[in-house]
Amino acid sequence: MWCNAAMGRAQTGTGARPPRATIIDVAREAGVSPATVSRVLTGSKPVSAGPEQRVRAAVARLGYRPNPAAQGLLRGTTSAVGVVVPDLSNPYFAEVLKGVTNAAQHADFRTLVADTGEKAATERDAALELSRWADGVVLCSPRMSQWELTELAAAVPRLVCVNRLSRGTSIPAVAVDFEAGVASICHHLRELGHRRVAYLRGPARAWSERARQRGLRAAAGPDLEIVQIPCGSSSVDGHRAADAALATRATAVMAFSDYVALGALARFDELGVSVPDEVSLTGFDDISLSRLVSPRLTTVTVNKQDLGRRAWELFVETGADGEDGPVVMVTPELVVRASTAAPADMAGSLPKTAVDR
Amino acid sequence: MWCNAAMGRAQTGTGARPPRATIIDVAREAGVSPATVSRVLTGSKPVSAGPEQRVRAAVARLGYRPNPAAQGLLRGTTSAVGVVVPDLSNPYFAEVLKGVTNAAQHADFRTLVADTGEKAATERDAALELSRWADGVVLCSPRMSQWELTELAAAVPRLVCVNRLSRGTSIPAVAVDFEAGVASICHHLRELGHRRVAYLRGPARAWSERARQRGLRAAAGPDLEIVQIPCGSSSVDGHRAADAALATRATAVMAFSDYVALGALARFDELGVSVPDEVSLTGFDDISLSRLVSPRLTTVTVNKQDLGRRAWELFVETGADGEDGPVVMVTPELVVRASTAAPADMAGSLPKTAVDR
DNA sequence: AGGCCAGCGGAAAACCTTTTCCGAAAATCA
DNA sequence: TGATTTTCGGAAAAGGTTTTCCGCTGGCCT
Repeated sequence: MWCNAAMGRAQTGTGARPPRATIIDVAREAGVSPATVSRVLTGSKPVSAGPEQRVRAAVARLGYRPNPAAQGLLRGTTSAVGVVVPDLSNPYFAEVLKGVTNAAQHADFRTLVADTGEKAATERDAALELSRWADGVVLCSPRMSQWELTELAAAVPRLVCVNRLSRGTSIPAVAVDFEAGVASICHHLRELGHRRVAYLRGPARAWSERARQRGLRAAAGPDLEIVQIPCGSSSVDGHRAADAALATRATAVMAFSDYVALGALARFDELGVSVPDEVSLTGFDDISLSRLVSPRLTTVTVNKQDLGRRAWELFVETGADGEDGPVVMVTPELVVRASTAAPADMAGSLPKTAVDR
Repeated sequence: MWCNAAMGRAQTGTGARPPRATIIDVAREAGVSPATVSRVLTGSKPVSAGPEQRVRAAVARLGYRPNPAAQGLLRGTTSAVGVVVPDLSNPYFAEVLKGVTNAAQHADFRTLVADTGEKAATERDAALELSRWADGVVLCSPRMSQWELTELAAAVPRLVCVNRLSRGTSIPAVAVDFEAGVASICHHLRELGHRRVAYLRGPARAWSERARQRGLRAAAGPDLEIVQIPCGSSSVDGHRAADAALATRATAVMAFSDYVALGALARFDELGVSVPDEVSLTGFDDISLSRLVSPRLTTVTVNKQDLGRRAWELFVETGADGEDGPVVMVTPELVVRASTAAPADMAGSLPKTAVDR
């Protein structure tokens, strides 16, 4: 009766691939029952030295590794976390993914990844599909509507958002405090003496853009005028919108992200516009190359891997308390580098140290 | 149609943990046997209209989705591919991952990812672990020894390498033809009139570095001298090695990668060394930012997503023929931008600006 | 020294789906 | 109309592991 499995193996073994050893093979090899093998490997119950030794030897000899599908079937859990990102080409998301992956690896979890190609329509399906194979999903900067997100949260066992807060619903989330980041940039520019700043807008529907807008509204005032320039989130967008920004005669350009800023910087270079002598420029995110370009970019720094790590922590917590919706805010830090300076026309009509508030 | 999901939610939303519906629940709901449900969903055998309709209705009503673990257990296959990368922070690998993911997604495969943190020692374990949960593994630029790699290939059902060829063994691989890339850069520099080029070396043990060395050896000759500078693969390494490169009094600096080149470029900028007026500079890979810096970087371009896509194709083929070891070589293309020019001392014998540290 | 308890290990059920085998019903042909 | 083929659907096994339940053995206490 035991021979069935063995014969099956021998039979298929004729080809190239030796079929994987099962727990039954190990049990037979060690002269114990499958239950004992399981106990040795999982440590669920103590096993005396003799059998344990034989089991371990047999496992090593056969190169046995438990079948995850069978384990998953029984445990009802997969030891995997899904990560949905809009675009893996974007180092920002790659970093967040790395943060999640490293934390997960540490907890013996696998990471499943899906790239939605920036298409909001596929986010739902990707998350749903991943949730079948994982214990939960981390959703990076989801572009989907609030309503869709709420609905998704009900369908996915454990959903954690990154850089997307949803008021009202109880979706755990970790997000950069874009509002504070924008505020600190505004403060910096105003201190330098800038009074008119062109802002290169990100995608209008993005939550992070809306958060930035809140920061801008708070910072704007009689001594700081913000001129909005439709732009986008890529360096190409920044390159394209640079001319429009210059046309506003603003003394500083504040970009949606470092990527956008670098695109604008390239355009300024083409136009022979000197940064920061003729115009100041700021980014957001502090991607690794922002300190390599010249002039080195003034920006706001946020540890993206940390963002991912915290998302993982939220993921783990969520499993425990079930229905809570904790929100972790990460405050970014202003990094002043060489791309910002006092405006060239400081000598003119405006007070050079008009820093109030 | 959308309402079905909504109703499912309403139903499950009441408690804390709604147990997922099984095929048996669906069968009962539809008044058929589980076998029929399976047949409707997989299409393995025709089912007449009446039961089919009822099954589909029941599936929608219950929000049923088959348990992948059970399917995997039975089929012996996971519909997943593992990708092991040295560092997700490196956009190069992120792009390759994206290529694999997109291709896999297209074939209804999931992607599992592991980051080894550039540590060769963990590559083996990561690949082995991933292979338990996936049907095979794509190994990106593995740093492990040849011997380890061969051993790993025996343990992992379907192993595909990216940017790592192993003579002798039959591991399918897709790789950039670094040799040809380096040759085209050398050719370009020689044509401009450069006779002495400093090469910022990558990691000595890296296969891609050894391939580059072959290209350098082939290109070197009486009219082109190559001076080797130990460096590394990061922008920080490039920044650090830039001074040594200048000290060689070479008229051109050829960097291991764009990253390294950008680091060197930043250092040149700090030193007030003008590129390409005083020294030419080249990269490798054509990362997205190389066209944004000033001067725009002359480099060699390779479609990294395509690399990933081809790795996927190899992965699929490998499943079919079993023991073949096809190798796909991707020839990169020289992109001449603004960071290379004829050497300044074309007229005289020695550089007029003898920059020594 | 005998009885009781603890500890160890085996048998079997359960997890959920797919697929094979088989019976029944319907359709087709003679 | 009766026999044969085709079609359709159900019962059950298989896939590998974990875990519960239970029996057995050995040690310890009285």
